[in-house]
Amino acid sequence: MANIRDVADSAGVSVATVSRTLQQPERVSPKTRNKVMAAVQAVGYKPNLMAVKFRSGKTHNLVVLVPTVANVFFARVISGMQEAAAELGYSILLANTLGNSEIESHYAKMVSTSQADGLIQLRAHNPFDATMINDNGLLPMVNACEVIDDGQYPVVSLDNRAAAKAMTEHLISLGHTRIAMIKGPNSSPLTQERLVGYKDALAQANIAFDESLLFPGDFTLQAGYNAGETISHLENRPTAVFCENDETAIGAMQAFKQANLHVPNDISVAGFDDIAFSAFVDPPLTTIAQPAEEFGRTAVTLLVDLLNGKIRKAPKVIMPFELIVRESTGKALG
Amino acid sequence: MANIRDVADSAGVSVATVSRTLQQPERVSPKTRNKVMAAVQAVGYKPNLMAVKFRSGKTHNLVVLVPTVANVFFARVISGMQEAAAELGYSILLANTLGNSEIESHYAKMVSTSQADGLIQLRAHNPFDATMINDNGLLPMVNACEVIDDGQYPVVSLDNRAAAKAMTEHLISLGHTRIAMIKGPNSSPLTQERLVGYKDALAQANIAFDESLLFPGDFTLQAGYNAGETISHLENRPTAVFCENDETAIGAMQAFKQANLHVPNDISVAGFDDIAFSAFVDPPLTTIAQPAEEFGRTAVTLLVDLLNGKIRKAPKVIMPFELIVRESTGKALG
DNA sequence: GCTTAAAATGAAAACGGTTACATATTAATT
DNA sequence: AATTAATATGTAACCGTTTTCATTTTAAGC
Repeated sequence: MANIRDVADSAGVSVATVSRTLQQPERVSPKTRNKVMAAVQAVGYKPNLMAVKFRSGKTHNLVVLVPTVANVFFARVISGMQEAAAELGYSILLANTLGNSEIESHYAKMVSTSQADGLIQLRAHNPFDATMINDNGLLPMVNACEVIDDGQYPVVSLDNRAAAKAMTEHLISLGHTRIAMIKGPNSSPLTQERLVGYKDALAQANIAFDESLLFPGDFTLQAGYNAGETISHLENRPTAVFCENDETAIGAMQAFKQANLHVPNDISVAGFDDIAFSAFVDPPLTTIAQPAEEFGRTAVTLLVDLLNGKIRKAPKVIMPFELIVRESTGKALG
Repeated sequence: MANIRDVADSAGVSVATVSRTLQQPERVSPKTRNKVMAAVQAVGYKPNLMAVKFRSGKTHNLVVLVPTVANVFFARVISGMQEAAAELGYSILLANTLGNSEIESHYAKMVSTSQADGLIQLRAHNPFDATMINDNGLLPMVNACEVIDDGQYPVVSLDNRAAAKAMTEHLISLGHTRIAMIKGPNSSPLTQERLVGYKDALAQANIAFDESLLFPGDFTLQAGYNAGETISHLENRPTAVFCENDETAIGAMQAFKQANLHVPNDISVAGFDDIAFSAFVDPPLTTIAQPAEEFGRTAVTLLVDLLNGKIRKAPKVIMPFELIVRESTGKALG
């Protein structure tokens, strides 16, 4: 494998000149530049980027911790990240953590061991432990989607409370007063915020909050199905169900159908996220659209700014949401 | 940031001893080992892995090229990879290529520039171009899922032909004779193989192959919907549709419902992949299950064997499939 | 206890680049 | 043409490890 010295010899210049030609071409005369480029071709030189990164101390790698890549919403976020990273000259190292703190910390270690410059966390959990903190105390991290909002790290999130309120208002405007909610995991701040938004809307419409209309879930199809089954067999059935994500809603709808309940005539169903499947289920799902790709792009941009020292205080970016009304929600009958 | 020299000083040994303690503890006496480990703690030493990887020439990184992480099937494959990689001490660098050759080659370059030891490609496309070939001519790559079977690289794939034949036989056994097929992209070998399997089954049952029953697609929900719409309005409608993946099938079912066709009474629908959603659509989808996670695990294991020189000739692993009969396929009526 | 082999350790040379600093060359100014 | 500033290039130190080779220490054999 040819190295920089071979190129230098072949071109009849010093290694410094070769390095400069490759890194900052404008600092070298056109004549030598051509000579060097020709030599690069001639000897088939490919720089050992491991050496470059080691020496320069910049890896241009960003670690991204994703709870599950299988989550269609996250897949879109990742897509946006990859785009922005490519534009900025960074590579994304994707870690599928499955919410497992050990896996998280394994990948987080890539930052403290100089394998990556920074990290993006899509879960409300600080992946760094005491052994990883460096001299200045904080590691370069951006927290997106599901966030811990303690002002330590830059954050990019949705106004989940407002979005949940908007959806609940939509259901109330259709005449629903008994509105169930299938929640996400209690450990998730998302769940808490969306619950608050739901309560906000109820309070505003003078509808009493009924704890018995809350059902546990974990953002999976199966959890939605299970909750849906339970709801189907309730004596005093709610007329609408607000699910904290689309997978849950799709699972619940399936349960309703198997119980011979018609959506939305017997029961309205709403989701959250607007994943691709939501437009293709029967009936198409009313949901909250989030600018997923934009989440990813923003997170990467923020992190790179942070790495370049362009950010002073940890900023907090709130992304816009949109209520998408499809056919799974309808007027409250009876 | 403390480095290996600080540890050596603190422990009163040479840097060589520290390095050995960390890399091959058995080569150092228990007494010094303890001394060194204590010093590591004391100074808060974290090895600069960029330096380690540079010096040792082994990055323990594997690049994975995925056409789209948003594809639920691939998400499962990736999950399996991550598991196996963790066990073997490797990290996965996931690249969402969107089928774009430029993005592929950008990430493939990580192998030729010593940023990664090897590569797994999930698309039937050689991501290496002439500028990347190294001294021995071949770069360490494993091709999985959708493969080019030219004997150059290790391959892990499904017997798509047999699987498609099995599904078609299932439909024939239900009395269907006019069986449409919604294909994947023509560029994909998967499409070709599955088409052949479909023809195999038809021929075996003495059913004439009818080119007009073939519909184009690209593995997306939307493509399935479009083809489904076309099929709905056909004068001489087929009684069954075999879709080359589950997304396509779900899209098609949606179109059938909107055209007031009942699945499976008016038309049977079959998919391929068994993604999580397939069990939760209405009706639950008959499909072919692939051991997705196992695909990932096998690909990683194969690649690591390849890197360690444990593999002579490029092996070819065929994974098993399973026909999952649910409610979207039924007897041919009329 | 002495000799010899084995095990443990240290000194220093890599690894393949980048970059600060010194020097040589070219261009600009008078 | 001489002086000065700007630009281009070269020299060599350095980044933080690993690893070869030489040296010292310990264990084994008799």
